[in-house]
This record gives sequence, structure tokens and C-alpha cells, in this order.
Amino acid sequence: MPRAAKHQRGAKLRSAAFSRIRSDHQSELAEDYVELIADLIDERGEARGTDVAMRLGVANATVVKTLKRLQDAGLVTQEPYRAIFLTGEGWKMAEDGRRKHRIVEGFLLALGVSEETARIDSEGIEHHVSEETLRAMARFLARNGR
Amino acid sequence: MPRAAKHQRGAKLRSAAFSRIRSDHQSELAEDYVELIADLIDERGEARGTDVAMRLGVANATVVKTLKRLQDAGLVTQEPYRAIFLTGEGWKMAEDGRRKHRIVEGFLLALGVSEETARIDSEGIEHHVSEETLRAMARFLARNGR
DNA sequence: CAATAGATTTAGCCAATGCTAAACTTTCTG
DNA sequence: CAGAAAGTTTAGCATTGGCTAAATCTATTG
Repeated sequence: MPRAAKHQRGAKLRSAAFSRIRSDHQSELAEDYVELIADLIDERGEARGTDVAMRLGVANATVVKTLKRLQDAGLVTQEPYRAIFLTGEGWKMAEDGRRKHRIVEGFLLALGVSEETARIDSEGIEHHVSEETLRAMARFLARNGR
Repeated sequence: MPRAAKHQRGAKLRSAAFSRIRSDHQSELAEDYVELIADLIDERGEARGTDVAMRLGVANATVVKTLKRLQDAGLVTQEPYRAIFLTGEGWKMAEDGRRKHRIVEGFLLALGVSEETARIDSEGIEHHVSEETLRAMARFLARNGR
């Protein structure tokens, strides 16, 4: 038996937490898209592919391809050459993302970081906070927040 | 001109923050790998591919392929069929990740979340906190921490 | 109402990250 | 020390998410 087998104790216990990080990348992207689409609809009445591409900083063709997947996933609907709409499920996901975003951003501000940093960091963090942590942040916000 | 062109104001201002999220995925993976390898070396004297695969919850072949990229990036060294080592740069990245990890995990605990949640959430959050937010967390920890 | 500009889609490419199955090394053990 | 078990690598495939260039559609406007 090879050498590594002599220390095999308790290794798979931690794999759950790690693999979560990895496979969640796809749903993060989906959340970013639907959140942005929801914002665009609210801000300007409709979401166009070009606007999504510009705000995400990717090429138009990339948006088209990703929207096709989101459509298959039942999050958005779109007719060729027309604006993008969210399904019920899409709106739910967008609202959930916005809620997390609001809590995390407000929390960071209450912690004392700059607005710029709060905005940027909350974009990254929002996809990785559990409900328990969100509750803790909301609690903190209720006491120290503004 | 198509209809969408009538509201083009100020769209690209926000793209920087968004694109950061997207392209950072690769370095996140690299950080996870080197951090885990550092932990394995410290815990058991050496890091073997199988251990990395198990803890990350991926197949052996995936680890081999990723390690090849990390080797090209100058973060690890490895002879075929032998254990994995970190380069100086690899150690630096690992140490930096561990430092962030410690701060974030300790901070979450001080915020009042469970150990389990603090462990899991900090894995996800550590890649998305700026130095400014880390300082704010450390400050909080110094006052309320344990 | 035809031309054109801008938006959108298609086609085809690439790299990263995952997998399984098969081949090959290393190490332990009888 | 030969065989078997475990670890490691190779080969080949799929998906995701990115790009550019070319083709196509829509809508404005002269």
C-alpha cells in the first residue's frame, strides 16, 4: 500500500464545505444576471441585451449564450430581437439577491467601511452568506445601523 | 436607431465592480488549492493528490490537471507520482488566504453565528473581502472578539 | 419608404474545470 | 521478491463562459 494511506483519518468530513464553493459558481452568475435584469426593468422599463453586456463588462454574444441557459433554467423569457423578461422564479431569485445585497451592504457601512468598498465587497459577499449570518448582520444593523 | 439607444446614460460606470466578480473565479480556485496544500503539509508533513481531491470533493484527474496549471503559474512544484510542494509564491498566497480566513471566521464568531456556519461562510467570503473590510473586521474583533 | 445605424444573433474559436475509464507506478505484504 | 492494492497519470469527453467576426434584424430618419 502506498505511503499516503497511513494518514487517512477524517478527510472527507470537510469536503462538503469546499465543494459547495466550487459548484455554486454557476448559480452566482445566474443571480448576477437576474438581479441586473430586474434592476434594468425597474430603472428604465425594460432590459436589453446590450445594457446587460455593458454593465457586466462582457461581449454581447456572451450575454446571448448565457440568456439561453437562463431561459432553459426557467428564469427568463425572451423573443428574438426583443427585450428580456423575468419569469416568476426569476423575480423571486432577483428579489432574494437584492435582499441579501441590501443587508450585506448596509452591514458593511455600519461596520465603518467606505461606500465604495461596501458596494464592491457586498457584490462578492452576497452569494456566500448563509441565512444565519444574514440574521446576525441584520441584528447588528438594528442596533448600530443607520 | 433602435429603441434601446434612447437610454444610454451612465451604464458603464458600474461594470468594473461586476466584472471583478466574474474573472476572479480562477484565482479563487488557485487560492483554495494552495491553502489546502499548505494545510496538508502542516498537518501531515506532505500533500498528496488524493488528499487534495478528497477534501475538495473532486476527481483525482481534476486535481492533476489543475496542479499542472498551478505549476505553470509558479505556485506549486511536483514530480510525477510524488507529493506536492509550494513555491515561495505559493506559500505567500497560502499565508495570505489563511490570514483572511482567520479574520473572517473569527469575526463571524464574534458576530454570534455558530461555529459550523462561521467555518462554511468564511470559506466563501474570504475571497471577496477587501483589505479595508478586513481592517474593519479586525477592529471589531479587537473590541468585541474573544 | 429606402438607407443606414445600431442592436442582436450565429458561427466558430478557446481555456478552465469537471467527469470516467484505462493505463501505469509505487509501495506494502505475503 | 512477486503480486496486489492503492495512488497517479493519460486520454477523451462535456459544459460553462468568454471572445471576435460576420450575418441579420429593427427602427429611425432623410
